[in-house]
Amino acid sequence: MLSKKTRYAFRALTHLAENYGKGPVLICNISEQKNIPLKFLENILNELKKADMLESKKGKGGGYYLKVSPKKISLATVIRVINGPIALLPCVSLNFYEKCADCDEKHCGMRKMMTIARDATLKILEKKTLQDILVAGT
Amino acid sequence: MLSKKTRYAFRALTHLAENYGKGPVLICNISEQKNIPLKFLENILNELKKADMLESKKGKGGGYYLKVSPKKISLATVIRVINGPIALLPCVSLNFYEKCADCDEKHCGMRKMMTIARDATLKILEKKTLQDILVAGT
DNA sequence: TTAATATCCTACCAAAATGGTAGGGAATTT
DNA sequence: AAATTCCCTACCATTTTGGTAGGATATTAA
Repeated sequence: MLSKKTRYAFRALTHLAENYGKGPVLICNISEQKNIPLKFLENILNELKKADMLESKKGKGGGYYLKVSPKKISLATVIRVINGPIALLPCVSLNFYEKCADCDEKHCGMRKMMTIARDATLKILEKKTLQDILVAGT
Repeated sequence: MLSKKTRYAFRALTHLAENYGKGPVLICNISEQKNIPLKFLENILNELKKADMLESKKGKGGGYYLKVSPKKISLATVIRVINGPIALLPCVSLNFYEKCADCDEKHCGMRKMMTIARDATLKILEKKTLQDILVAGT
């Protein structure tokens, strides 16, 4: 399950996607319109910025905006930044890999199944983008 | 990510799958051989029993055993019983559905994307079984 | 150069989930 | 009746989640 924080992130990002190319959007505007606690949103947006998805400007006329087109931000990327691994086991994760304590990876049936599941999930999450969320929501 | 508890459940179940048709297996045997804390395992197996996956026998010669063939227990079933929902959002879950607080489901782009992702994941997890774990592990 | 405007940073906090442990009760077999 | 084995309830420490508070820093405009 995605955390509430991740859902907030997606809501904020779709808002920014709607305003792509129209200049910075204030945190407090996103907070109000999307009903996300202001201070919590602050640090979500900051994390997304550090992950190179967003750009920000301080002072009057400032705010946040997408660094690249909504078409280029995949759901998988967002999930990884805010939620963490997509795979069901650490030993199957591409971005958050951790070795299993007590299984031989070459001969672990569980691992093989979870790899197949991961690939199926990723095929969708890597392909679908913020743009797809917008389009599907009309 | 699957919880540690869920991973324990799978380890225990594959052990029982290996012994399918050979009579009951003691909790403490599974605990030792698969390196799972005894008391914790007790309550995992009990939950699996309540979910109709296992059968148990008390007294000497007792223990736990699979109620049906390993071929008939899908990974999705196990995950749902011990780990919870497979979908990434409650509003997209087939078995743990909960309505979204503040989105119109008919026109929610996020929901549509997460439905597609869920279907892709489930296609694998519903099809693969304990038997597949055994076979893949050889 | 000062005031206003915004983001950024650090630290804290309560509630829930996770990963157990303890101890005895109930059923079954010998 | 004693041994064996699962079953049940209750507790507990640690980690994660979902925030809040308060001020520091950068930018702009007067």
